[in-house]
Amino acid sequence: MDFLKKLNQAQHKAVTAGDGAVLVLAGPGSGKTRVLTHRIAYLIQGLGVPPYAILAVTFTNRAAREMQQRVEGMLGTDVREIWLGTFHAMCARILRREYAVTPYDRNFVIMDSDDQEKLVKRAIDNLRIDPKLFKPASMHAAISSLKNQMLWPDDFKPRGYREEIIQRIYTQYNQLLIANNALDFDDLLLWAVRILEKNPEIRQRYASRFQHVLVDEFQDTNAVQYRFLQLISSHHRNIFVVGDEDQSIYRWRGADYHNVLAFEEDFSGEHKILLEQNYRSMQIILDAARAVIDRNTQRTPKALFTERGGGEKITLYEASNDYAEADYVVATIQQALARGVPGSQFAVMYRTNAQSRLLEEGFLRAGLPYKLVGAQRFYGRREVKDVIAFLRLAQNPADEISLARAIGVPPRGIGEKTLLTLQILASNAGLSAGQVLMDLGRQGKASPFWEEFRGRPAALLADFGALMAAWNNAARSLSVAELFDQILRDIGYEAYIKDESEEGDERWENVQELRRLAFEYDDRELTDFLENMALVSDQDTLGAEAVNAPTLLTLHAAKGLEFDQVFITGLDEGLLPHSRSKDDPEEMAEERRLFYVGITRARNRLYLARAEQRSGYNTADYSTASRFLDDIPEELLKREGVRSSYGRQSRREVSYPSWGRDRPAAPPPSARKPVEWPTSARQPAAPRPPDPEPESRPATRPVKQRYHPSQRVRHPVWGEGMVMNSKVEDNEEIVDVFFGAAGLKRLLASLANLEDLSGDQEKTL
DNA sequence: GTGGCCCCTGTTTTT
DNA sequence: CAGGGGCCAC
Repeated sequence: MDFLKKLNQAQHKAVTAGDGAVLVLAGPGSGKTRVLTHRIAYLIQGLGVPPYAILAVTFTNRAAREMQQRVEGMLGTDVREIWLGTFHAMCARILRREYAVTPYDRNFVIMDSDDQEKLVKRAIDNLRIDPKLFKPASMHAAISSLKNQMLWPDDFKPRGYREEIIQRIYTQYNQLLIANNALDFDDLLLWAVRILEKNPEIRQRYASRFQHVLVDEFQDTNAVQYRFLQLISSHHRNIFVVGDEDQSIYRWRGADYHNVLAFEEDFSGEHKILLEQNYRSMQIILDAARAVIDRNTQRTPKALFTERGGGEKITLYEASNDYAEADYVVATIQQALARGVPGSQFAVMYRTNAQSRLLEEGFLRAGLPYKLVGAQRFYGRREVKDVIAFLRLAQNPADEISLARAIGVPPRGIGEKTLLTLQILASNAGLSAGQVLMDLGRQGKASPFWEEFRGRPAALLADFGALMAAWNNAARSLSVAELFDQILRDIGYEAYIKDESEEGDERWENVQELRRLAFEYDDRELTDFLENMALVSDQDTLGAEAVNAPTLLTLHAAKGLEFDQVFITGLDEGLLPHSRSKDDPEEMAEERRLFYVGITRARNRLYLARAEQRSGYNTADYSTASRFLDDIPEELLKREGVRSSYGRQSRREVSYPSWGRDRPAAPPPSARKPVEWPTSARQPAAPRPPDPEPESRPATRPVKQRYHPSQRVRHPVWGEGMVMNSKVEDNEEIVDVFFGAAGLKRLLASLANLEDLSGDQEKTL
């Protein structure tokens, strides 16, 4: 086992740790994936554990694929017998086998988010609830949040009217899912846990099979996933988890990094191993990262170090607007490309997907190729969803969301009214709409349902029903690709979608791309194909590996990746940290972690960028620099752009973006100055615009700063609160405090009479 | 029943 | 600003 020799001491200790529970806390770039893959190889080759007795779970398909490839590379053998995949995929696999103890049958489909929301809408309509008062999107979010907390409709005790309504919608929505033989993402986990909990013999079968359970990104587990791990490892109790609290960025999805702490209690006799050596980044990048993350409390302190000393200063480019920001990024990359740097070494990151647009336009204008990760690029396309709907219908005729979509493609003269009649008829007969349709198709006039649709609609329905029945049969005998072709032929999809326009050609091209994917499933079932379509979705961009081009991606999507040169854009208050996080210290801490994740993706060079003004709609008129920039020591930075000559921007007027639309614009003088890249970067210091206030640089601080973020304080009127931010300006300490009762307040420390409660802060852990 | 137009609203991250 | 839903005309 030569591969062990290449590990450092901590890594080696982790990889060869004995049985029981092992917790590896791994800082960024410390070889987390390496440890996981080596551990698997060690178990198989060193300890003789059979591959089928190993379960390794990740959060993304990309991580799973990478692990599989690396392990195969190390062992030189096929390791497909390992259960290696995402939580969702592993749970789906269990469900596909154990469906008999659920209300589902083997052909269940997995609903994507769009379909989930449509089903919620249907639940709301069924209950005669006003969808304007209880919006499907927000109801869907509420339901998902409950599911993530492992609460079934009956477990949840509503407090107040709104929650009662939520409970009713949740109950109805779950019933609809079952009636449609469909599960949502959360259900995959929830049902897997339920099966294991309620069926001791099934639990025993899986728990005794998996001698070793390994978990990646453990800090991102939610309550359900945590429970799943407990159950599945309950026999052998060998569970090996790696994670990093500082990289927990999925709180909104129910992830709880406190699971790291719970792990130490729940899985007794655990070893804890810290990986602190970073092999990725230059020292200067780690310094910045550390300055940013150190502001968060509630973390295991890690002494991250690297032997990659030094490094170039971090560039902070302040653009006057977002176009200039994008131009700066593109031009900087373009210059490097001209020097022969490969495009694939660059990544451009941002907080929200919408930010990618200007960047894309910039790249297009410059004639540079780029890779875009995620953002519904392919799977969200109408034509792709159309074809998938037909395939899903072929597999599972009970899927009414797909039926509703498919029956109107191309338009067949069957509208909402007919569909409603059909649904009522079906439910009276105790059947699904699909079954009624197929009966009409098979029996025509002889069908007991024929009479119910007088005249024209009956024939139309029967026609479609006949097609459905044929596809349903074909799904059992034909390969995925053959079925694909048959469906497209039957409905004349090519003619329908190719409407002489360029857009039509593009759509058809997408259909062809989907067909190529279908061909890869030649030796597998339709179920597998559809399951992958539902679970793989965006992150693993298709065939992107080959292109030598910069990658554009969200900060979330960047986790687990590394690049030579990283640009993080949009470092403005309201964007990063996002305005939706401003009232909640926990969420604010997560925004900080997100920035930390972004910084630590960089190997050699880091660029930060922001724009004083963002175009488009409804954004703030003039934004302030992100508070996180204040935490990076000035000596690590090289400033460029609009304010480069003034240094740190005064934060006197911290204002959140007004999401309203009628704010009178009062541009700061500097923003009126047109700035063109790249000249501006080299511009000599422009004369300072008139400014009523003297620049307050942090250099001299006669007033001592007494408060820091996350500190707990008590105010005589507003009670207990948490300090969000504090700064010294004009000899005054200005503190932003979030009070549970009163919200965010800005106070002068000298006047506010705040009581420091930080002594009992540990309790909140 | 279908297609087109207008208004409204919602604005984060994703398996 | 853009996508979705509602409303109107064919």
